[in-house]
Amino acid sequence: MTVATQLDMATMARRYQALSDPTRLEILDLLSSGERCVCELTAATGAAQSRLSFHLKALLDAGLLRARRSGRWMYYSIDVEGVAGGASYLEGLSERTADQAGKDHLCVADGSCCR
Amino acid sequence: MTVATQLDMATMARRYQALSDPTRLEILDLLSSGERCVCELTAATGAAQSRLSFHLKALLDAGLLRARRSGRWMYYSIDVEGVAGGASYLEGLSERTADQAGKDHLCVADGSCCR
DNA sequence: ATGATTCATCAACTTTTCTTGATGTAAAGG
DNA sequence: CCTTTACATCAAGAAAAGTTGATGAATCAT
Repeated sequence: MTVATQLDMATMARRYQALSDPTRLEILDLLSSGERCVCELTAATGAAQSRLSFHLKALLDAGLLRARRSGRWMYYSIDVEGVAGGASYLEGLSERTADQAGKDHLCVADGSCCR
Repeated sequence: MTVATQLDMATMARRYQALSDPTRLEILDLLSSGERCVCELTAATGAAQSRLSFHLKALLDAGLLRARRSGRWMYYSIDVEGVAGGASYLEGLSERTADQAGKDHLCVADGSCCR
């Protein structure tokens, strides 16, 4: 595996880490219909403000959200490229796997293994 | 949000949690070319055996892997449906978001907010 | 039977992540 | 100015996840 691939994996792992929480998936779901300010998200999710801020930062740092300030309000919206990137990584994995289907493997034909 | 959606989010969050580790992404990458036994994965990743077992279980429990025993060996392979499910969730999110592009939002037109 | 191989599981520990409540900060209004 | 509003950040504690080394269980060879 190349260094570039390893970097990719670290990056992608961080992206999926950001997606690994129901509250954050709920935030993304709310934002899929358009950008919202934090106070709207607070009202919609029922989460405490500092908690919401924490999760928004996690999504932002992972490249899944964009933030825009307007006066007192911060508007968050989905970074479509970030989300689509997370999708296509898994799609690629799934397709490469499907291409191998049926080609079953034996560890070593003679029964020995891994040495 | 419906109860069913909440369940989906918890399930998907667990799935992305399983994907949130570089070692596990490396395992999936190795398995994308076909099933492998644990000892092969140990050799390929350089990870300690108990550590690898831990990560394989995480992927298995999340529905991203399949396991098959043959004699002394456990063969792991990618559960294509699981991986594809993770991809399509994000794809759907990305598409719904893109459909909303350009429809910018103001918290409340008169300047008040969230009450 | 005995021993070796392959892998899972466990206990103890470390590290990371999450939550909560408090404080800080910038913008807007009076 | 002073206050309020909207949000970020911080510190402390709780919870979850990851690592390591040891032990256990199943399979196979001799």
